[in-house]
Amino acid sequence: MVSLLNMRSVGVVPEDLTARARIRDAAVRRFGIEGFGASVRAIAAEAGVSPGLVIHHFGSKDALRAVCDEHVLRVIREAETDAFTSATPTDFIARFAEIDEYAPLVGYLVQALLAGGDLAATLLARMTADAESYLADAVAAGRIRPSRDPAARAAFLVDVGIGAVLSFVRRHPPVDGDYGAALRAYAEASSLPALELYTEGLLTDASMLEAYLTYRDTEESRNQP
Amino acid sequence: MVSLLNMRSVGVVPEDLTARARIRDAAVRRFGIEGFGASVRAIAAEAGVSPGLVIHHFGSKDALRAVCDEHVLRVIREAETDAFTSATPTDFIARFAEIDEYAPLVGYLVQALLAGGDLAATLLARMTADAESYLADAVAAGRIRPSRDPAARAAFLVDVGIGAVLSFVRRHPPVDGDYGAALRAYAEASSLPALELYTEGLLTDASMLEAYLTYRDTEESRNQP
DNA sequence: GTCTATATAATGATAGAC
DNA sequence: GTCTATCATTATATAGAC
Repeated sequence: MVSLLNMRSVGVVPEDLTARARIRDAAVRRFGIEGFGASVRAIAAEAGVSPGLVIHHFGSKDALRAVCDEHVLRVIREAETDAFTSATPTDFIARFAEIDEYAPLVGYLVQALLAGGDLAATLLARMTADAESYLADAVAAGRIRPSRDPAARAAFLVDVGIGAVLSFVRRHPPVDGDYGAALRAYAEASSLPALELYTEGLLTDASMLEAYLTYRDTEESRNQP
Repeated sequence: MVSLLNMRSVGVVPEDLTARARIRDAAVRRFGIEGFGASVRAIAAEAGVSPGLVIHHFGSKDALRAVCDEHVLRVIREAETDAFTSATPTDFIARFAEIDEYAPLVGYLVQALLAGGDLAATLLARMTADAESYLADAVAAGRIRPSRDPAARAAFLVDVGIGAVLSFVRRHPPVDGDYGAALRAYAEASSLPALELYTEGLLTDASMLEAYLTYRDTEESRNQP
């Protein structure tokens, strides 16, 4: 996590950052709170500069968004080895929220996933690849049950882990964009049912699974006679 | 499902509907495809009327949105008894997509959940209440395992079921707003991993669950000494 | 580098003719 | 009921002074 702390310039007061960096950080915050409809004016106000200067430095609002995307993605990349080797995708995001300093980043990620676009697709694709690798290791170590289709399971578990957070914030919208508090609330509410589900499953018998497997096999043999 | 068919005016060609109804249906489609940033002009064009007429009939874009919300919610209410008594929350949405006619409605729901607001909160709250009731019945019937916290589990399973769909459409954005195809793809991709998870769980032992229960109990006794 | 002032484009909403 | 034409607002982006 050391690299993450450096990325966030911990110990450096905002006044010491270049205006460009202050604008970028302000944009990450506003985008994270309001979504990408946040105006250049609002970002400029938060950074303490004029709207014109924002465009002067980044060319356009879209270019500023792209810079924010890259910035967030770079921060995540530097931290991901730590996060993924010992956690599920949900914990991956929740871990950021444990440190309130990173709450703006979490807000930005949530907004990016809600809004769609390149960053959302990139994030999901990378999380899925990492999850597949992590799950394979855990299966080999005997901690996770094997799956009949490991790639499909990795994608599904990422969708479930990320999607549950998205749905939760729709149910309990963060106050003043405080994603730290929101995700602590999520962890509090979902830990027990998640662990129950992951440990014990939900259904009392395997009839539905068996029915599906039979159905799938007959479909397959029909397509390849 | 008969009432649903009536609501959608099946067998009635668009030209037979009043302009007000055509505008509302066009708005549901455009909102479902583009999100709620869809312009009044785009909605008017899709309905084959002038922008002014849209405002004339509904007063404002927000009022039109509210009418769409009510319309969608009413259609769902008429169908929900059918859908919830025999399906998980995910199936509830997927079932709509089985009939391409209802794809615009699914698109609208997805956009509403992504955008947040009253309809999203209302939908989630009602799905949760219904899921809790459904789960209780299934537990009583011996089909679903009991939970240590049934209310928390119902909320979590709704978040998981809905959220997985939201995340999936971010990964595979619908082409031309075809949510029918998108959700068939979702069902195809997630059926096996979902059934594995619900039938067998994910973890090979109960140590994480037990650790959490111990932690939770000590927290409780500390707060109530 | 930074600001003020302004151009330009799009949008929601209004007014009045038909 | 429906349209055309227009207004008012807001947003991004530009131009030029300091």
